[in-house]
Amino acid sequence: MQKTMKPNAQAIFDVVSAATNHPTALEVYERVRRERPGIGLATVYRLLHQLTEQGLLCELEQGGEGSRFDARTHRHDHAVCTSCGALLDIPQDVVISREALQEAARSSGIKLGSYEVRLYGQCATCQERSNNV
Amino acid sequence: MQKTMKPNAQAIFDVVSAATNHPTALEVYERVRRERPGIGLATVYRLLHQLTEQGLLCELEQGGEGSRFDARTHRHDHAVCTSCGALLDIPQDVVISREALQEAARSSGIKLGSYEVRLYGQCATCQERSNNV
DNA sequence: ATGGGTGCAAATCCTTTGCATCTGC
DNA sequence: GCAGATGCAAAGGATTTGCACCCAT
Repeated sequence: MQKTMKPNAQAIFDVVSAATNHPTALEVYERVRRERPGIGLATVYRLLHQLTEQGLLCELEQGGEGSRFDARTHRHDHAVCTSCGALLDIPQDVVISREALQEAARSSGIKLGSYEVRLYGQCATCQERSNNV
Repeated sequence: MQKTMKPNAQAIFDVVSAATNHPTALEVYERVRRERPGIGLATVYRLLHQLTEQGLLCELEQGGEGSRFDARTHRHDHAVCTSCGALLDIPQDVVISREALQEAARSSGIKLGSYEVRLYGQCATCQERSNNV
C-alpha cells in the first residue's frame, strides 16, 4: 500500500520513529539536517503534515512550544507535565468502557473517530527538581 | 477567599463565563471591548493567564487557532471536531476507574493532578454539511 | 511618591506561503 | 518539457514583552 517514500519524507519519518521523546517540528528539522544538510524547515513542515495525513504519524497539540509528532500510529494516551511541559506516552492504555465513549459522543453530537486520555501533573524529573530545592 | 476583582479582570471573567462556546483570547478581547473600549489585547492575555493561574478559568490548547478558555472550573471532558476544529464540552463525564488512572500515572511517572478525555471526530454541524454535498 | 495595572507598539515564536529552481520521467 | 518537490525568504497569526503613563493608596 505504501510505495517507497521520497528520501526527505523517509528521513523525517525515520527521525520521528527513532525519537524517544515527541519531537517538535524544529527538533525534527535539526535532527534531519544531520542526514540531509540541505533540507529546509518549510519542507519539514510540509512533510510532517503529509505523513500525518497519510496516517503514518500523529500530531499532538501542546500549548506554547508548538506541535509535537509521534510515530506510534495506534491509539494511546499521554501525560503532560504541568511544570516543564513534557509530553509523555503512557505505556498502557487507560481503559474506558465502549459504552461510556459512545454515550459521551452521543451527548456531544460528535461522530466518534478516536479519543485520547490526557493526564496532567508533575513529571518525575520535575518532582525530583522540586525536592532538591 | 477571592477579593473583589479589578474591573478588567471581572469583565474578562464575565465574558468567558457568559460564553456558550470556548472563546479564544481574540474573541474575548473583542467581546470585552464592548464593555471596556479602551482595553488592550495584551491586558486580555495577561488577565486570562492570571485568572487561569488562580484556577478561575482553564486554558484549552487547540491546534492552529490559539488557546481557548473555559470558565467551568470542575473537571470535564471535551470533543474536538476534526473537520472544523470546534471544541465542545461533553455534558456528562466519561467515567474512568480511579485505579486505571493511578496505574497510568504510575507507569508514566507523573504525579497525577488532573485528567481529561478528548474525543475526536466530526461534529454535528460538519456531519450535516457533508451530507448536503 | 510609590507600586501595580494598563495601553501601545515592537518583538518573538511557530508555521505557512510565494516563488524560482531543480528533479525525475 | 512538465509536474511535482524543494529551499529560501518573506509573510502571517498568536502571544509576549518593554516601556512610559496613570491611578489609587
